[in-house]
Amino acid sequence: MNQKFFSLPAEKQQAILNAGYRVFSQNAYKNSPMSEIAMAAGISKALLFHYFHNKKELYLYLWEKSAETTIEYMTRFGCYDRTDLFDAMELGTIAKLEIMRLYPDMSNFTVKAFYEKDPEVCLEIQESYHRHFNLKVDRVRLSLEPDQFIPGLDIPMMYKEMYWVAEGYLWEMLQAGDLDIDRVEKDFRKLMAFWKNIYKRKE
Amino acid sequence: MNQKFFSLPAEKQQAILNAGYRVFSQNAYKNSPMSEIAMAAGISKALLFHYFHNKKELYLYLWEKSAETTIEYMTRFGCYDRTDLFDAMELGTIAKLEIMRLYPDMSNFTVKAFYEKDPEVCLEIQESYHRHFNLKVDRVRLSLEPDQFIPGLDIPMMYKEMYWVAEGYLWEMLQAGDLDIDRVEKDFRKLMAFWKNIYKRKE
DNA sequence: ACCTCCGTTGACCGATCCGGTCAATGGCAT
DNA sequence: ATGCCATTGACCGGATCGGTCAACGGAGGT
Repeated sequence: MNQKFFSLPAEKQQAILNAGYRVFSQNAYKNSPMSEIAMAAGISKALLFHYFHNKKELYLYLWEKSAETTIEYMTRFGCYDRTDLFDAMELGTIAKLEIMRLYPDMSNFTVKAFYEKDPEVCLEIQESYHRHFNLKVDRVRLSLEPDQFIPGLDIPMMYKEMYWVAEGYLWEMLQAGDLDIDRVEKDFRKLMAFWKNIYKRKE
Repeated sequence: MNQKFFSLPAEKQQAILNAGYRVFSQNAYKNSPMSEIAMAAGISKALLFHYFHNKKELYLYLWEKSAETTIEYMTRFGCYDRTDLFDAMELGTIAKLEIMRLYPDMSNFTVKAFYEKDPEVCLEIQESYHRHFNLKVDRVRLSLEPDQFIPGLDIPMMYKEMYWVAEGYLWEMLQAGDLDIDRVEKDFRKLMAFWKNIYKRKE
């Protein structure tokens, strides 16, 4: 890719990336027109091709960038060095919200790219995935000792359940197009209080 | 549309519908090629155009069919005449699973079509939506009296949470492409037991 | 005033693919 | 042998694809 892309004003870079995330997340790779990305970014197609020499290069850059961005925000918000489950979940959600604010379609793109079957890109995606995410999983070190929760609780099930709630909720919000950050944050605070009240052992 | 479509063997009809749901759920309307749908259905493009005279007609038919199908299965499984929340949720999930088995991409299609912005179809979609779903909401009559749950429970929050779990979980399963029905059903039985154990008042 | 530089673009390329059509094929019942 | 009809490959004109390029225009130096 053309290094001049990086000397663009940050907001213009972001506009281009977001446009890419949006179009690629809403269409299969081969049905995602570069012209549509350019238009969504507010630049000409020629200029888009000036920064990214071809479609595949843009796509794979977006993929790499999404992995980096996610890990960067998770780290910055301290998600990886918490041991308390609720703290980690809360920080993770806040981090994810910040990501969604800046790159609203990145999450959908990541999932879709992961399952993309087009032979032009799928191999590279899979390789890159294993490169990035194996490390990431190792970093998480949560304390899941039973005595902090109500007796007899199925802890893995609770964990999964909380994860699914977050996914399902955020997904619903994302579908709506432009999301109301304040409302999401309020919903999640309520949800967190709700969880603590339900799951945590009363002293 | 051509009435001959209905005299096809049921499985062939379903194959065509599923192909449509799949392609339209994975691409925006205007980036969804009819040729791709035909290929996914295992028929020629010409035959697809023989049954549906044009792309828009197929798209709107799929939309109508998805609404009808959902309501039909929900009704058949008795979701609308239950008053107990957990019963309704369990039946709803089983119904949804059956739907997902037969029309694996329909749910995604429904959501995507609802937010479709293409002027060629979006107006008709919105009109049809209001026609169908206003009625549907009226049918649900759940008993949410507090004394059946643990004291002090935030009932609307519990309801939302259960809904989000179902959405998030089913979404994750759908993303994987071909879904393992047995695993899903087992997961959901565990989840249901988990919920009852957590939320229901102990006698 | 002139020149250079360069971010940016409209116009353009050939190839492909689009939605949609149609004559022809081939299997089946008569 | 004939008629019927589901099904198709080949085809249509036009749109769109990924990608290129000459040229425009504003900023900065002289």
